Amino acid sequence: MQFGAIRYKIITMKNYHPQKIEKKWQKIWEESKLYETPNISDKPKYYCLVMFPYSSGDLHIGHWYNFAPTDVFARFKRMSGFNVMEPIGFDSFGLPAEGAAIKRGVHPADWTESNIANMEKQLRTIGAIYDWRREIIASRPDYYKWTQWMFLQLYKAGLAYKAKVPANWCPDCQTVLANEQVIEGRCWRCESLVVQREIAQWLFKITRYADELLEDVEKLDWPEKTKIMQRNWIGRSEGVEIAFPVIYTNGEKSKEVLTFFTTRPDTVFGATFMAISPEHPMLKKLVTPESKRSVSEYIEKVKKKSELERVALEKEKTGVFTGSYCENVLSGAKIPVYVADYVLMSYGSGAVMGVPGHDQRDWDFARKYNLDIVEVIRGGDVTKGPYVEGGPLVNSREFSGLSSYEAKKKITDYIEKQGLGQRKVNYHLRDWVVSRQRYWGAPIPVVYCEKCGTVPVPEKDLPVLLPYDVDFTPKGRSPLAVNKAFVNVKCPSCQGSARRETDTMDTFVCSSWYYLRYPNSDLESKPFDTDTLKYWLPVDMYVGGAEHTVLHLLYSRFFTKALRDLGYLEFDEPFSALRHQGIILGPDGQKMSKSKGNVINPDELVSTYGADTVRAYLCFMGPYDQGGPWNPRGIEGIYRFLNRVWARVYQTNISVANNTTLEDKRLMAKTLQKVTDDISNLKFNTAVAAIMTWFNTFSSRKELSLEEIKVLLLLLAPFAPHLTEELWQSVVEGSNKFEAERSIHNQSWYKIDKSYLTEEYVWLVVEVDGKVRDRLKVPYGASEEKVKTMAEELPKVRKFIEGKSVEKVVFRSNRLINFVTH
RNA sequence: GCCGGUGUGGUGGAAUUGGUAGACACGCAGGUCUCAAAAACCUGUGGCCGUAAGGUCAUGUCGGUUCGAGUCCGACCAUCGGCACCA
Repeated sequence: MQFGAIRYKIITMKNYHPQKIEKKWQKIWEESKLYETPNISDKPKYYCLVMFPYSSGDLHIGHWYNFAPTDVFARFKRMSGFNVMEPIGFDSFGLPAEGAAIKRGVHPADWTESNIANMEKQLRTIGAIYDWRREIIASRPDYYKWTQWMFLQLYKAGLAYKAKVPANWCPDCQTVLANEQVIEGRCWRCESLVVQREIAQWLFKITRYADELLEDVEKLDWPEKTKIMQRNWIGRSEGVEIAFPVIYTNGEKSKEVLTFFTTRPDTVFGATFMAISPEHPMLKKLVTPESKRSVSEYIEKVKKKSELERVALEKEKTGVFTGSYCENVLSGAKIPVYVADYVLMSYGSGAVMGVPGHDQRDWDFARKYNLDIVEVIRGGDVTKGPYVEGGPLVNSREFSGLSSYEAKKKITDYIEKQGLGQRKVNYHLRDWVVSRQRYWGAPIPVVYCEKCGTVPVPEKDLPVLLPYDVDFTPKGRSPLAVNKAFVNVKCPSCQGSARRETDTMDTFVCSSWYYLRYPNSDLESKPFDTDTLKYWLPVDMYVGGAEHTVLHLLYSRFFTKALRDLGYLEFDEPFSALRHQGIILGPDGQKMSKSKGNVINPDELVSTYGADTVRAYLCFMGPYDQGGPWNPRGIEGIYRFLNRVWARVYQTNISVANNTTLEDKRLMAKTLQKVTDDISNLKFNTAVAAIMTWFNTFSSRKELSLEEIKVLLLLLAPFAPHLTEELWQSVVEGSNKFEAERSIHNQSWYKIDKSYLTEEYVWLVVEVDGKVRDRLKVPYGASEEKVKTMAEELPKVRKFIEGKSVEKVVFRSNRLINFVTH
């Protein structure tokens, strides 16, 4: 099936030409500066933000799904009396630009700029309330100047440092990657297997904020799932760091100790061996002459292994005896020290105690190398497998008999008192490797001088411009390194000869602070104005894909906290509320991709149905955070609906006399309430359904009141801004000349007359033995006694209670009455 | 392996948070209009029995709590997402 070639049925309706009116209104709105948001206003602010898109070339339906419903929400907030800022921009640095350049010979800068021009045009067709004066383009010097400035601030604060670390290297992209960018051992972009390499890299000390990043998750109005993922990623674990004395082969207890981290101090009496990482600094000392050969052979093997199959799924535990021992100071046992590659140097101290009785990995290892297995927690059979749960301690001297929980505390206290170790907290989170050996990114503003060492570029010399003439084909080091004019500079402090850092920054650095730039995107003297930020920040509603749960969102939180500590910001968290839109799949239920031919092109939809229909349909198709396969027919329902609205409003004589019944008014008030609640909660699908339901009740009525027309248009205005503006101007305003303050989008959300929300009568459910038998119309708030008398008379009820005795009557006011006969 | 989500008609999905299951749409069937078709409009549309009134079954499966369960509890099945040698 060729989904790309789907033909859309075109429903023609005499007068509704969405494309015509949409172009017209987009132009008028822009000329009248309708959506330009002031930085000073008496109204309360509302900062509604979407994740700025990458400048990939075309706006796909996923972008629309992010932007259109969010714009509905922003428009609703605007009509509800807020000064709403909903800005847009481009995250335009990054590898795909280089990829396109290599593949097609276009310069990344040119490719990016032409993509942006195209996407700007497409973005305008959405009919969103973007204030284009605020647009941000991350790859332009006026923006990346400030990205570099951010780097310098972090550097000054000791939060940016260069270090030789084992880094994730993507052989295809020819650059290092952050931990967060490695997914199942593969590059997040090209899915190549990532290898480990020791390279000097620039890092941001995000770990300094590990605790605060974890704690503040609680404050956030974010999806629970996202919060859990952030917590897991930070991965705090509490435990004890213990030092065991090393016993060399001559039998002497040395002064040296091997420190290790454990979260299970309750099992420490069961530690029968030690395992250290192959990269452990003490390894050389621990290896005895007899073991030297086997250990070095093992290390060689591990090195190869880590380069070739670091991610091999089932890794068997392997290791080699170093020849040395430790004393388990608690049990008194002399225990062998092994090198094992299942121990990671990057976590804890690179050493672990082996407790085979109560840890799966240790058990596997002990079985393989015939090491002692000692039971110290009762609950399983340690000869058959490890018992990893808690339980009463055994074989643990005076601690025997305690529960694991109790023992953890008592043993830790004992260890601390004896000076054997102390409580410690470890994190999964590592520092963020930000340097990239690529061209299309913000140059790291640092110079290396023979005399002065690492010298940050003075702020007045920013931006460090990315040179245009560069051979950007990847060679494993930054393309900038071969550009002599770029590399060779004078040292800013001693004027001697120096060379520039040639790595560029990870694109996630650009996106870690962009939300701070929108309030003053054209400020030339500084990245932001603190007073303006005080008004706008933090972001009130942030909407974007769930794929950024750990990357962008964590980095942004880190930046906010770091800038706060530097005195630039007064808030702790950048995004007060966050929601994720779902992912729209192709009609075949597969992820959309050009190669599968199941891509839905929003431009085609717009030219067939108009933007209003596409907007409203994206809202209507399902719960916003869910997504799912695209149904090509579904959109027609919305198109028909908008056509009916058009026909009904535009081609009907409206009675100005208020001849609607009380029932009509109640219905209207109920709808208003429902739509207001639903949009507030981003439940767009039920909001649209409620408008439809209400519309259906009067679509066949002869006359409509002006009030009804107004409410209908106002409710629909966020969803279908063009259509409603057209109808509002010609039917409600009846003026030929457009004035901004008379735009429907400058009207207030209709006030609900709460007095109409209380019902006069309600339909009550009548049950016998929990089964629905009939319904009963009773006055609102009717008493149990009254309802009971009425219900007992119902023939359908009598039929079922006849001959039985009613033992109990359950009554829920205005809800139901239930006769229980048994 | 660990953490989390989801499971409702032919389809997308509703369901006042424990109280009429299937709102609103799509699709389908029948009809109106038309020379005809499309569009539009109207009617019907969970299964089974019944001409009908009505009855009965039904929210992944099995059990439980309750007057009453899509909603709460337990077990299982299916499926999707995240993390994964973190000591």
